[in-house]
Amino acid sequence: MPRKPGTADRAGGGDSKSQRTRARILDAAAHVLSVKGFAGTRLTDVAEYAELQAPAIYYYFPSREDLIEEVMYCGIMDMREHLQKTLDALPPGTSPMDRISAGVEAHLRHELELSDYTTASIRNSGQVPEHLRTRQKKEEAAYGRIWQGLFADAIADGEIRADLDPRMARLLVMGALNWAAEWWEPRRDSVEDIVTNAQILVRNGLSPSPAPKRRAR
Amino acid sequence: MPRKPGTADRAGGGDSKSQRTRARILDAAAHVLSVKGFAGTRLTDVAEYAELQAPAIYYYFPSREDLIEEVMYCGIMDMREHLQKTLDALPPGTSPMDRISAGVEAHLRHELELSDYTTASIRNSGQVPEHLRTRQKKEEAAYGRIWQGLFADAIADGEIRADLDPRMARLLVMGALNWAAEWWEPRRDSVEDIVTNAQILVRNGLSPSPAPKRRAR
Amino acid sequence: MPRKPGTADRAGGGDSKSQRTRARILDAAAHVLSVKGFAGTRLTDVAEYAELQAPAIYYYFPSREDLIEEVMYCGIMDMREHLQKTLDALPPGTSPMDRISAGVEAHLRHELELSDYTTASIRNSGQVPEHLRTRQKKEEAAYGRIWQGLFADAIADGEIRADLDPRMARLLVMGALNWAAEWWEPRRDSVEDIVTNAQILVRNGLSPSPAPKRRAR
Amino acid sequence: MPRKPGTADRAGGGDSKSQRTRARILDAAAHVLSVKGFAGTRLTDVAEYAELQAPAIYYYFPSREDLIEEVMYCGIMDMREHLQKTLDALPPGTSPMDRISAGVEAHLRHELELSDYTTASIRNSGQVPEHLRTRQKKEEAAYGRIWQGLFADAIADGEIRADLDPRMARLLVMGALNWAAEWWEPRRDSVEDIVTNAQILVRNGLSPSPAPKRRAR
DNA sequence: GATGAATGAGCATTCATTCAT
DNA sequence: AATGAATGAATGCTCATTCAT
Repeated sequence: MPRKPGTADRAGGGDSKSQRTRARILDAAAHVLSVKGFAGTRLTDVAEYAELQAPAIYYYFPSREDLIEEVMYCGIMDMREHLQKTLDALPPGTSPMDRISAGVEAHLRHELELSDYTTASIRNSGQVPEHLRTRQKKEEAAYGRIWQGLFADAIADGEIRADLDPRMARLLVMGALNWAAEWWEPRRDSVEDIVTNAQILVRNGLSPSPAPKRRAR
Repeated sequence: MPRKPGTADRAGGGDSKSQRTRARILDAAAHVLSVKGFAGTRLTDVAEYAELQAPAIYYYFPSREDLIEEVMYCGIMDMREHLQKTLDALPPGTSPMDRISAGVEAHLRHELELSDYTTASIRNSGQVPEHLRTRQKKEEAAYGRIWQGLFADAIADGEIRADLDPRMARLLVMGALNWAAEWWEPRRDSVEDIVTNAQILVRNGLSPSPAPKRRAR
Repeated sequence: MPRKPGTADRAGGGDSKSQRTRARILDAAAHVLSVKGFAGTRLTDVAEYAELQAPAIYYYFPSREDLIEEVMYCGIMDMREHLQKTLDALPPGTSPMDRISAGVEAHLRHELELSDYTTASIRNSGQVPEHLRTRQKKEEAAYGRIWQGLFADAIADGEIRADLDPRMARLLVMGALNWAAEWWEPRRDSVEDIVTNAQILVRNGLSPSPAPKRRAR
Repeated sequence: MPRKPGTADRAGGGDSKSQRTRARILDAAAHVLSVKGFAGTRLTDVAEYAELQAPAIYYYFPSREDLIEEVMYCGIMDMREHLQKTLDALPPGTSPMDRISAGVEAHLRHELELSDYTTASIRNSGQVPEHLRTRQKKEEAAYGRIWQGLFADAIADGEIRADLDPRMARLLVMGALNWAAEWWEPRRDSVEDIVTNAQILVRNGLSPSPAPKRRAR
């Protein structure tokens, strides 16, 4: 039962056995959290998934809440880093709408392929008590701001319909993407296809009607 | 907080006090469920919200699970009825895309204005154990089939871009709508505005580019 | 297994079954606490002694700590009331030293005959965390002040040796009394005898050497 | 904080580093035990106070219970040795009551100045399970016998009031001394003063009434 | 119809103890 | 000689559920 990568490095120090156990617990927590929700996440289940005994968790995390807090935080933090990296890698002249398309792909790929963390983070935003979301909310805001920037640029370039409210349009788009985790079944649809469909939908949904059709991406 | 009928028959008699108490409990359960999630829904909280004592619930429902099952079922069932009624009320000649637009409005209004049931049902689809979702899943499928029909009609009339996969497009659209419950704040946005923005986004996202029929991408 | 009386009335309302259960739990807690100490007091043991299941305790007390806090508080409060009543019942002209003697008897009788509460309270003063002792400390101080008064009167009347420090003398006396609970075995010594011996010891220990010997009490 | 020998032989070798670590652990245990009580004494706390990790304790003691047993034993054993030494050092002709006075001083000084062991031993007599007190009880009895002897001698010399029961008088006196640990605050009272007051109280408390002014101290 | 009282199952957490290193 | 890592046995506490009234 191979664990997700991607967290081991986050924990700081070297790649000792201890580091790996900690990461394994975090991964397990992300998994359980994404499936069972905040209140349904039992340390017993986390432990079982991480292949150790529940009390061992306390060697690495001070409490269930701290563990969950970290999962929630890592969720969007990873997502934001991933999006930022993707955008930074785009060639300088890329048009705002193309950048949005790239963002759509980044978001979907991270959400669907990489990470229980993201789904955990997304699905439980509403259920986790406020005091566990301080760090997460900061990241969420930062993530939102990136998208705001993308939209603002597109508007400045006249690439977004004037009859759309930028904020609502953005949130509706994010919703379409976030919700994908709820219905996506790996066996049925390729991420590839979902990305393509989402990009078409978003691009056309946002673009002014008599769109001066440029080539995408 | 008027509650839907549709449960009235299940409880037996007319609109007695008993009926109303039962409805109050169901409402309360929907509310708590939509906020706290499946595992976080405690009968104590439900009872408090319904202004009675927890054991009283057992007079109306055999168990916590049954209560939740019913909320989940009612959520999607009400939604379907609402959508169906809206569509049936449309004038005969209404174009498929206009019917989709009407569906978007119906979905959003029901989700945001009317009902904790719908949000409870939507948010907890992934958390409630399978055996409590038998009826709900049937309704979900039925609800999906209505939308499938709407999309099929639109495709038949050439109102949906050929480069979109009908199923994925539909699911992405539903996601945008469903997610609205996560970010909507009554004080900030009017449902009116959300509806309008969603309709624009969906209509343009789905419609073929109006330009001299080649195709994009 | 007959429970101690003396608490039922303290709980306020009538003498309902609920009242009695609450008192039974409190009594049991006092007993266990006096024997096992603060950290050693397990709710399981309390429950067993009170002849119910541990979670039932939570129906009457919000937490283990609250339960213990109440025992500790009741301990000295009862003691203080008992002492005060005894002193108030003394004939007006009673000499200070005779009043001290009466106090010695009151203290010993309450400690040895009546109450696990007092022993619990006395023995655990040092072990119970500060924040649980707010009420108790107030009572303790009040109790101490009564004795201070008794000693002050005796000094004013020249009934206490000048070479004794009033405070230390008082604390040493209290120690002799408090400690009796540690060695007293009902089968071996009668309370009667302990009282007599303590009274002799205290009276002579405190009185100026060439004492104008009056008869006691 | 110099620790008593007397345990040295039990550990084998000379005064190696190992010896000192063992003593440090024992000291720490005595300290924690005297403050938190039997059930409240956690190896973690002992270890922290001894400046090492909890599992290290097992290198020196087979179990928590053994460690505590030894503290309890040492407490009373040290006390007995101390008392015995003090008495042995008294000049041959010393009167019984003067010997008692010397005993009072020895007891108080050891309890207050020297030793967490004694307070641990005294305070936890009632809380530590019987099977850990075998050695301690033997010592306690021995210690008691010394005092019994002192009292017997005093009685033989007519230095103790006939209306006092020797055993109860002795236990009451011991209580006054033992309890001092509960209220003594180094900053407020000097041990000197406590000793003086206790000696006065005890001597006068025990002595026959019209003491024809023979000795002062 | 509804509540007060109580229970049993389960969960987070603590802690003595073990073991490999 | 000592520690990091892990575990099993408790223990406090919560919560759905029952039952007598």
